Amino acid sequence: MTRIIDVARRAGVSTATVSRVLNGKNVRPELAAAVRDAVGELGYSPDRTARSLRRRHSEVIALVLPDVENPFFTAVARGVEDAALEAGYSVVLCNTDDRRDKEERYLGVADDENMAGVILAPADATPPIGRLVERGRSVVVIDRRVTHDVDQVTFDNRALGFRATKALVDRGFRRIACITGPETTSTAVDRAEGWRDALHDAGLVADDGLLVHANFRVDGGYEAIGTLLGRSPAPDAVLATNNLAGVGVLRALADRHGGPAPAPAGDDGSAGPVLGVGVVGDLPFATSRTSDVVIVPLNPRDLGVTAAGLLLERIAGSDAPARQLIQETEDHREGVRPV
Amino acid sequence: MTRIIDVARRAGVSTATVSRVLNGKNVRPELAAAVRDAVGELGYSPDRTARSLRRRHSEVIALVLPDVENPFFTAVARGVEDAALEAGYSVVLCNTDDRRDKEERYLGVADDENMAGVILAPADATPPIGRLVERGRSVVVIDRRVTHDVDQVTFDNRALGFRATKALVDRGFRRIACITGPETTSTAVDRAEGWRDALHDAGLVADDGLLVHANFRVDGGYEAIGTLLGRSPAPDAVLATNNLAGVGVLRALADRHGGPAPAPAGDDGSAGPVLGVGVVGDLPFATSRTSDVVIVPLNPRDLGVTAAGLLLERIAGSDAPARQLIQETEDHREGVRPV
DNA sequence: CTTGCGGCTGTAATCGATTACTGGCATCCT
DNA sequence: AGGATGCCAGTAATCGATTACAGCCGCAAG
Repeated sequence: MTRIIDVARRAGVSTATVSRVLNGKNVRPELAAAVRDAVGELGYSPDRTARSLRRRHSEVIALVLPDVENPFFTAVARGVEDAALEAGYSVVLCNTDDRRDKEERYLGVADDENMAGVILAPADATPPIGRLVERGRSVVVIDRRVTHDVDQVTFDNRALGFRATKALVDRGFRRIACITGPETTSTAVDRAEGWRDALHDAGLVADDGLLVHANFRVDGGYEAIGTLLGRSPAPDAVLATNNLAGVGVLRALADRHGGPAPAPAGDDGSAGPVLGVGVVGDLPFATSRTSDVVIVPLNPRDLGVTAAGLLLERIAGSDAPARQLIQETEDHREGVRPV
Repeated sequence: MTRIIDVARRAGVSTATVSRVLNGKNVRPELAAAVRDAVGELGYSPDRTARSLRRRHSEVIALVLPDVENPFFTAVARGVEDAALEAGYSVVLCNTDDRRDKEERYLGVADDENMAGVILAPADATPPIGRLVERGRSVVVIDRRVTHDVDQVTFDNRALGFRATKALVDRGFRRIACITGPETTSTAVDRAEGWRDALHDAGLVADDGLLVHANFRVDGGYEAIGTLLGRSPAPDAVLATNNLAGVGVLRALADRHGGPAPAPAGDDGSAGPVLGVGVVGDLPFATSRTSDVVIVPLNPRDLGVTAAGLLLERIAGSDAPARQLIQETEDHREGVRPV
């Protein structure tokens, strides 16, 4: 492997000069040219491990996610990646399965590897980031709120639940159920709160029997439908508060009756009850028509860009007080299909 | 930050002894205990950058993928991750968008960061891994064949195309089209070859007009349907040779006529032509019934585990000749739904 | 008693790049 | 002219862990 000293010798200068050329400091032009020639001839590229050791941090940022198989998070990743690459940083993804032990492990790796910073979508409200923060590493939390005093970027989850529910009300649905995530995640709770508020606003009942805490995965939505259809009186619509639960709902309805209902009134010609469906978040890879579904779209990519922006500021040395940003979203849409 | 020398002082030993304890060499038990106590009290964890600099490689492996938004590849990532974690390695994901420049960049990062090894799903048959290989870094290529003499794990793509096509033939379809990926990717070409062979075997024509080279994304499948329905005579079924193209096909059919056809004969009661559908690969997050679709499932997670196994052997020092493995898959299934 | 050997431990070199510090040289001011 | 100032380049210290090497001790054999 060629080292900096090889380049230095070939260019007839010292290692310090080579380093300076490579890092854009002031060096006499002819020496700089000689160095660049030598670099080119030898195909030299600096060893980042050594550089990181000396600089105290690398040019890699860690993106720690609960589930890289959820398209929501992969879209976040794209946003982070695009913003980071532009600034000369590389992004590595780590997958926690919403498990604290894996989360802790990857945060530890990020620290021990001296990564420049971490963007974390936490498993719960108190992720183990204390050590990182104390050591002055840059951390940005996304998607779910935490109790730590660090930069955070989330959606206005109450508003998301509210808007989705209101759109269902506007379509004429009256008895609207809600399938949300575990009570430990702020997104699940906040979106359900929006659902409740929207019903109250419309003078409808937010029957506790119509609120189901499932998981935020496909099977959660799929199974919750069974529970809800057992209620009496049964709901005429259902809100799924995340994308995967929405997939589960739609799949369950497709299996039972062919799909969701566009509007409540008389067109109940098909066999058995058919539900109106609302979803917070985009449906990934839908294989059915989605024009009957109320979708409140999110823009996870933008969330990623925003978070990366905050993180890069921190890495550059900003010590402003911790910021809590709300990522703006579009209003809901109905029947728009993202091919 | 606590360093190894802090631990050494606290335990009353030298740094060498601390290092030896931490790396499992022989040390007098009472000293070892003292070191471990000191480590615990100080909350010491070794700086991996420094370790990597000395050891010449880190305990991180890079998984370089064309598209982390494709569930096929995220499933691969899970497999790699599980296998690697068990062996004490961490995995970082890199996303290339099938672009050579991003691929080259991330491979460069992996090298410069002295990562232990790389698992690569290449953008084309000649990825820029020459430098890595020369330097003796461990590399395993997955999913698509390359010309380099390195370990490779792929599926038997011809067989996959063959089996899917045969299943459609068995259902009674006779004029089966094929939507495959770009001619530059071996998977697209090989699966199409399987389609052709299966038709010949069945005494059917593999009309070139029925073979469409699209991209391997949703829009590719979606748009290809339009092309195919313009052919005359029109096909009565279509094979999508990857998961996302399959999604595009199903979505297009849902938009046009409500979905795929279970079998060709008389039940053409719906409006207009309805196609039988076969897909190589699982349908991610399907929101429709999939019982009418012939699916030849893949096991990307296993592919990841296999690749990680090969890589870990290499990292451990194996210098066996390059291996080319075929990842086994289950046979096709029809109408099974993975919730 | 001496020599030899094996098992531990400590000292210091090492990995490769960055950068504080020092000194040489030229320019500029009084 | 003499001194101050600034710019650049080179030398060597530095980041933190690993490990080659050397030294020490104890035991066994001669």
